[in-house]
Amino acid sequence: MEEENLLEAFWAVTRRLRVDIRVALEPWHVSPSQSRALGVLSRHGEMRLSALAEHLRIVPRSATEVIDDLEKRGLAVRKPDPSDRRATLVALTPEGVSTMQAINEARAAEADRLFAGLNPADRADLTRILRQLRDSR
Amino acid sequence: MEEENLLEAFWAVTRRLRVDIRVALEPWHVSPSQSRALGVLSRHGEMRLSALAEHLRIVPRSATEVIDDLEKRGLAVRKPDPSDRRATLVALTPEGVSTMQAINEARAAEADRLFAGLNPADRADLTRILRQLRDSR
DNA sequence: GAACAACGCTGAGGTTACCTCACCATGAGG
DNA sequence: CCTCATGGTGAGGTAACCTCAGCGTTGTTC
Repeated sequence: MEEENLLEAFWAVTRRLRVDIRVALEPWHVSPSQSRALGVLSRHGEMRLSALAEHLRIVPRSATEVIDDLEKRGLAVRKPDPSDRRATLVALTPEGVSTMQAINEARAAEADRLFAGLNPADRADLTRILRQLRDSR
Repeated sequence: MEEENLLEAFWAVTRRLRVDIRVALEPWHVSPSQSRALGVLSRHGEMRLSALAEHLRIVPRSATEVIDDLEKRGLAVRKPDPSDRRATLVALTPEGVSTMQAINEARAAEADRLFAGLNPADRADLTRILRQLRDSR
């Protein structure tokens, strides 16, 4: 019974966070799917298109499109994989890196703004509990 | 700094919950947008198409499509608004009501499954903290 | 070392869930 | 009445995915 409320509260907070972050990211004209790809590339460095697709949990064909867009905007580049001429590596451009930084800061600032309302003990509890949920099973 | 982790943990849990629920809802062949509409109609009762659109935060034209689908599946019906011949009211059919019940149960069961891993104190804390986040500002 | 299956990417075309714009019928106010 | 606003929908568009087929490249097997 109580889980109904828990679930409902969870969705409400999620929705709010998502909307706030979307708004905060508007100035960069980067779509959610693009920002996810930027995130993967910045966390893991250059990689094959197929590896990127796997990280993003989309099929390679769809990654092709995301990279097309990123390349058009000058945020990423394709280059041949020296070890396999079938494959293409994708890497961030310097502009891609700095855009990613800016986005991360904006995102963290939004999270800050929301979570700042909690006292430190609650914040710590929330972090601990969420980690537990994330890692369980 | 810590908010980075909090945010990350939040997304991870959200993603997991969303995926689990989507899978649990597959047997009913109801798309997410349809289930949201069913939810609104079941919580608030019959209403105008435009009111439904507002609840769903989509434009009326898009609500038309959602209702088309629900009507095709026999889960909802359109009927004329007696007080305004321009307007159409949308209501759940008995089958719509029972489908919604089944969906709610499946959804709650998924939430249960996830949140059952927490001890009662943590669960209470989480509920309280999420409510606070939801209602802040 | 030729044959052939498997792999990495992309063109073509489809789907879902939204959107805008234009239109029509109805309703409300001067 | 005449005009303007409102409620719903046809037509057509977009983003972010999908599958399927095809091309060049690579690895394997005999």
